[in-house]
Amino acid sequence: MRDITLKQIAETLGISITTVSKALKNYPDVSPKTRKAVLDLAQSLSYTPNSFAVNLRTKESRTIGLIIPEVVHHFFSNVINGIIDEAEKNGYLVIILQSNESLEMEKKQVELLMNKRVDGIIMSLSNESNDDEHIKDILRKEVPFVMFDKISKLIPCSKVIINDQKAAFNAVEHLIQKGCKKIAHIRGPVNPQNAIDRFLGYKKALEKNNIPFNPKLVYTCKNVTFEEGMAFAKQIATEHSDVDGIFVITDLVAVGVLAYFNEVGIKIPEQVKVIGFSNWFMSQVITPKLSTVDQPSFEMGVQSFKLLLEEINTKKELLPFKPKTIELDTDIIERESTLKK
Amino acid sequence: MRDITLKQIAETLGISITTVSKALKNYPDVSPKTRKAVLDLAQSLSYTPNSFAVNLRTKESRTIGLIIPEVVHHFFSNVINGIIDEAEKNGYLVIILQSNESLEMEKKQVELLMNKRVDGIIMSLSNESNDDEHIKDILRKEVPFVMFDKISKLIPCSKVIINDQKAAFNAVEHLIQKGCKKIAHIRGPVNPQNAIDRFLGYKKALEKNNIPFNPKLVYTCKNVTFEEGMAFAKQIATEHSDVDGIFVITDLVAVGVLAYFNEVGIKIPEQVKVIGFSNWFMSQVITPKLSTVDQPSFEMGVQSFKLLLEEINTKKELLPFKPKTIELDTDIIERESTLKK
DNA sequence: TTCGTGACCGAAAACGTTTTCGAAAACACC
DNA sequence: GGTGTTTTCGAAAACGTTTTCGGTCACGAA
Repeated sequence: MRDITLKQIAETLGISITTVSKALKNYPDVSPKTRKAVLDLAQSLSYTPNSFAVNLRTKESRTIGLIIPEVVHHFFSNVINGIIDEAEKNGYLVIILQSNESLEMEKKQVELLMNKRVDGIIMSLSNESNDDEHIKDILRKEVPFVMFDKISKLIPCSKVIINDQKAAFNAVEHLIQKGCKKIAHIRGPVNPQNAIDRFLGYKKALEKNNIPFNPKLVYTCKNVTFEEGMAFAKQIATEHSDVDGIFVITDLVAVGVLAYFNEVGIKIPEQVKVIGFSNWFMSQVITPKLSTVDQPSFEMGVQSFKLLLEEINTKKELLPFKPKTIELDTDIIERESTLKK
Repeated sequence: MRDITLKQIAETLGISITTVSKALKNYPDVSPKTRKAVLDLAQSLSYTPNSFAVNLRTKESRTIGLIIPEVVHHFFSNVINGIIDEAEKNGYLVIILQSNESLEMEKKQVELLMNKRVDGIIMSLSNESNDDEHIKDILRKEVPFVMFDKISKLIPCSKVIINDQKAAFNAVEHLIQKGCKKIAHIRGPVNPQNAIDRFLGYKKALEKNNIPFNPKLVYTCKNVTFEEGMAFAKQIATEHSDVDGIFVITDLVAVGVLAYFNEVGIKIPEQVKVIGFSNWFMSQVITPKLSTVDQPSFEMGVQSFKLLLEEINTKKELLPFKPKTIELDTDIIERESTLKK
């Protein structure tokens, strides 16, 4: 009934705990005979080391923490997937916590993980994050730390990001290549860096292709919802009926745009072409199928863990650590909503 | 730089480790003066107990494990959300692992969690699960354990489920109330219990309403995909053009049905009404908005954790434990795809 | 015989906490 | 001043592992 320990194995074999431990860990100074005896007995008793004791002794738990704004989100759940996968391959488990886009929560979660003494932390900032003290706390305690997606440029740590500006640029050029002459942009809220970058990419693509930038063609979401997409689509259709292309901050909003146009009989892609961002699952099952920008979310998770592991390992060797930033490429996924007429 | 320990506090205060520990844990046998001194110093050094040592001593980690088929799934990510939330409220953290619908993986994950000595395990079976040995192993070691959604009736443990048969029954009756006379069913694969139960609910609803059951109106998915939905919709439209209602095993497939009907100009809900299952996110942003059966996924997570905590606590008291099963209610979400003409 | 050299083993400390149990000190009461 | 009671403290064991550092023994060479 009780758990098997080294002590029990040692006693039944009439040898010391030390030798049992060494045999199990393939130390060279134990004879083949005793090693076999130990291994056999351990096997038959299905011994597994008490991880609590191992943690205490080795000061590591082979567990990392992950803090994200929300689990129920296509992008984040894919990142989670990548992190869990890569972590498991390397013998690590991952504890997941949500900030629910609240700074207060985020602070609490960081504290929880530090108290738990995880071997490292991976995190994507909440939208509310403006205060950095809790993050600096992580660095002060020298806990391995990497940020992805929503990062803070002020924090010196490893990061995994995409180039939002470039991705947006490509998306808008895609519209231009498909023949669009007057392109609107439904952008995200004012603050978040990625909304800003995507807007800048939009602007640059217009410039480069000698299309005049018209600030009236830029619509700003507050909550980034399906309903906002519908509302802005209506606004565009009435205010600027000659718009023939729309670049939308994210697929959810773009799907709202599609829904409105479908409702009022505006043909996509014949009259207006629409491209979204993030390649949400729904964009491939909607009618018309939505063209979009694919963020390599799974890969982002994988790379985030790899960077973290690197930091864990170099710090374990007491070597100096230099943070890295990985910028992943995005892809245009061409579907029906931007087909050339 | 180094971590603060009880020992250090004790030494700077000139008292014993015992007293420091007691002061911090509000033992009655320490004088107000020394208690205050300890608390103040601990505060100013921002002492936090070494959880590895606490784990070893108390034999619990306040961490539980969660095994699900896949994270990137609307239903499961909502369950995760519920579990994490409720766990955190009770001071527990959760480690998440995926089985990727593979039995082999599932076994491995169970082993990982047992070796980690989590305080309990919550799990939804993979579709492949037919072998029970790894599950029985959990019970043998008396690790608190609860299953949700995809359960095995043979395992004596706490469970959180919905009544699939009843839910399907209600969905089909909903179609009938809306005037449908000839109702098809696109069902899930042959084996999984919930596919069977939903099929039985369909059949019962027909019976009760004196609609003859016609096996030719039942279509069986192999992979439960969007494409299958499109294909079956086509088949139904050609083979049984007088079908006026379809009950679909899950929203993804139903969305495929909608897509095909949209494509060929079959009007929903005027000509055919469609109802799905699970209330996937996309069903509220598709055109027409899909009526469906809402599974209380978040609540399922919450209840699962509550049952687990109950088991953890009663076993800690060495009291006898009796597993419970909670059956949660489902709701019909009426949207456009079943509107009465 | 003596010495050196490997091969093999074990004692013991350490990781940091919790909790039992007894002891000392302080105080009250007769 | 003796007795009993309460308050306050600390020694020590325990949780189970890892790892250092020496020690013993056998064996071959001198």
